[in-house]
Amino acid sequence: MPELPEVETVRRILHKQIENKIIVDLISPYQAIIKNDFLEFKKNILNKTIIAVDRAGKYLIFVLNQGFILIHLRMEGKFYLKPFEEGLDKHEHVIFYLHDQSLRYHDVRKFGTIEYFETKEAVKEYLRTRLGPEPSELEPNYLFEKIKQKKQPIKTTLLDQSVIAGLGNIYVDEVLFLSKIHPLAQGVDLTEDDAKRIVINAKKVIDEAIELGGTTIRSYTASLGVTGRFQTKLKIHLKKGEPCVVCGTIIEKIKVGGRGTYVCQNCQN
DNA sequence: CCCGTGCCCTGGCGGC
DNA sequence: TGCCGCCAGGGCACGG
Repeated sequence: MPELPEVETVRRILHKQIENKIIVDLISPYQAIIKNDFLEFKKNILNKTIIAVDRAGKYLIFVLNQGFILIHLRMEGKFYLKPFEEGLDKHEHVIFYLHDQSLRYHDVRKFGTIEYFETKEAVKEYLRTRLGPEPSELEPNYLFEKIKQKKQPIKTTLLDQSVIAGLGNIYVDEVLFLSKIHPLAQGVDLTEDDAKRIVINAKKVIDEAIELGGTTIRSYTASLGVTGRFQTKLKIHLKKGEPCVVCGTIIEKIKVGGRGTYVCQNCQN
């Protein structure tokens, strides 16, 4: 699933590919992806120029010369650039025609969302309640306060986008492993030093993953033929039955808040 | 207000 | 080989 590093990778590629292109037409064989009324959406983006592709947490933002398109890829959303006239793939649900080529939103599970916002203020207000600081902006004191006040496992808190924006199931497992904290540990039992290590490791993991173009695993490959390489750096996620790289204990898979979670019961204790 | 649960959706996989 | 049922999960609505 795309988390911050994957979305950032997609953003960088898309920005280069579609900056300054004009949306000349739009079709959508599966309109539920678009959260606005379809005809309204189409009217609002037609003949607009894509000035930039930005990112906030796991959201992509197409900045138009007037207006904004907010996109969430959820589990399996991807973009592909294809020739204008190429036939539609079964899972291509929204197609932006850009004069000389087409930008296609592809999503097997149809979980993704695309929504138009008229103003920067409207986008800001939408994101304000949903997104906390990104790992790069994260401060140990802030995180410690948040962790303490939550009566839930630490993993659940770290997955909460309003606490930290950008971490998902893969990177939270990695961060907790590096921080030597059990995913089921309750916030109230964690110390300031625990929060400090989480902050340091979140920055480290996210930075390194961005550098490597994200993580390519079964459920998610980046768009436009790009293959991330961070999966070779994973130390715990998907490693059930393998020995821990630190202590050799066999890694277990458990459930935390309904999410598949990988843990070294020795190191993370 | 806070937390837990179910829902959205489809392909892949295990079991028989 | 084919079919069935279950699992994966980010974010949101809803209920206790």
